[in-house]
Amino acid sequence: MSTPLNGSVLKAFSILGLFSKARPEITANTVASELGTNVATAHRFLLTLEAAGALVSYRRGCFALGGTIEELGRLAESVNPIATKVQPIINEVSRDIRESVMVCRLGRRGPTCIAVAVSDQPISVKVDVGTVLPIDVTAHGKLWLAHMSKPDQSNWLKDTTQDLKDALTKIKAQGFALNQGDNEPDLGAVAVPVYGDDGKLSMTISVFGMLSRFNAPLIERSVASLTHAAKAIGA
Amino acid sequence: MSTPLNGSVLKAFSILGLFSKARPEITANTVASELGTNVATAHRFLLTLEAAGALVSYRRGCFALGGTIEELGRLAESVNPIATKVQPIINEVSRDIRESVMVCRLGRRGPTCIAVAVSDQPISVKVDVGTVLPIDVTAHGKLWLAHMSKPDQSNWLKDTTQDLKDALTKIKAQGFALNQGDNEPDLGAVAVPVYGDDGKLSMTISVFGMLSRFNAPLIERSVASLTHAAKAIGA
DNA sequence: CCTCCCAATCTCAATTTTTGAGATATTAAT
DNA sequence: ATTAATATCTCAAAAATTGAGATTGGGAGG
Repeated sequence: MSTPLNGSVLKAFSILGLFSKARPEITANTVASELGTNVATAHRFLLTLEAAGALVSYRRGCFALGGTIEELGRLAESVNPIATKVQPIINEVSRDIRESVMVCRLGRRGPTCIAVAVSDQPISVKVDVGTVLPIDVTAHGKLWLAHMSKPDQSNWLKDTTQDLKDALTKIKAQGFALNQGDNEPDLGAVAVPVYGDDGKLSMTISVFGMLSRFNAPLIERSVASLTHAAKAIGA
Repeated sequence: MSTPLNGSVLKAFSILGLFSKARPEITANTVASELGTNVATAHRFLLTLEAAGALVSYRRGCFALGGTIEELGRLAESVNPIATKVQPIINEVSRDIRESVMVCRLGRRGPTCIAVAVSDQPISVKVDVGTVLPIDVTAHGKLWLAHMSKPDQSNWLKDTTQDLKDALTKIKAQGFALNQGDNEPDLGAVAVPVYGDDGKLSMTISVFGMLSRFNAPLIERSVASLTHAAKAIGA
């Protein structure tokens, strides 16, 4: 898209992004040093977010996330019933396979993660809900591409090599896609389609984790478990 | 505060405020008609919020709340453990008294609601988390004022009548404050203090509802139940 | 209790961004 | 294939925002 965005709004969300469990409160100085803005500007943004209800201040100069964010967060969860429905299903797959599992939908900017079950292993890979994945080098992305018409594929891809076309044909035939270090060098994933009532691809679901663990047995077990989960989600 | 706020950020949150259970998706036309802005401007704000992760679009021109809002919402809840701790306690008071209950902290703009238990009666009064209450005519506000030094009271009040001073002295002595239609004509409330480890007032908790129900027996039962809850919260 | 220092907050001229009318593009229905 | 409605983009005009410096407030130390 070419529409110039609104810089102020982007800054405001950058400020909200500074909050974490380790940092439940921020000050204008926090914003200025972390985001490189002027202290006066930072202060003005904090007051604006407070006026909007996004932040609240109980101590002079200190700001915490406010009621508006909590309410919007609850609303976001409640009007997105899909995530609520799939969460227990992907939790089960994650326990079964002992790797992380995620579900994506195709947003305007690419496959977008809508639900995650992070593996309970001491060391595993995680991804944030809301993350937009590259469409050409991820298992999710390749599944979406495999289910598109050629014109739609061209809209998403700058140039489509013969290798990629062949790969997409194979993915459509075998019913799953692999990512073997294509996106991040040490990351592996296997994704399967979730079809809607209309027979169209509505979501994709994957097991993902460190590439070294994605041997043939894990891939086989993952495809089976994911396919079972996909049927449960699509019901 | 006199700092001019940032209009763009306020508009962005006004747009986010258009979402509801009844309206899980909005378009540029929705924004334009509800907020009276130009369609092009509305469209630009939606794209900006999408770029920030606050919105997500699965259909052309339609936007839903996105992952950033869910994450911020979860974060807001998790770093505000106070609300999590008090929620079961005030739920119990609400069941006991059969009226709505809320807890407030003193923010910069006045007593700010941080947790609510809405009565399960078919008809009752509710208030939103994040709401800022007037400090001079609410039970919560009067409790806060009663626990302040005189200079602090002057900071909050334009002018302090002798009646109000007398009322605050009485409130401090009796340990609870009443609102009998002072804020909204038909609204009654009774609030008690919650003291922190340092012996200072840290929160206030109230039963509130329709004024017609706030007779002497209800007030007495409420004070008892609230005082019990206040001790549990302050522990 | 007073003083000092640091952080918070405010101001307003200079600077930059934002706006919105109109044009262009896309999608869906006929 | 055409048409209509909606979405999206452009850029000159309009308006808002920025940030250096001033002012205010709170906390710590004496």
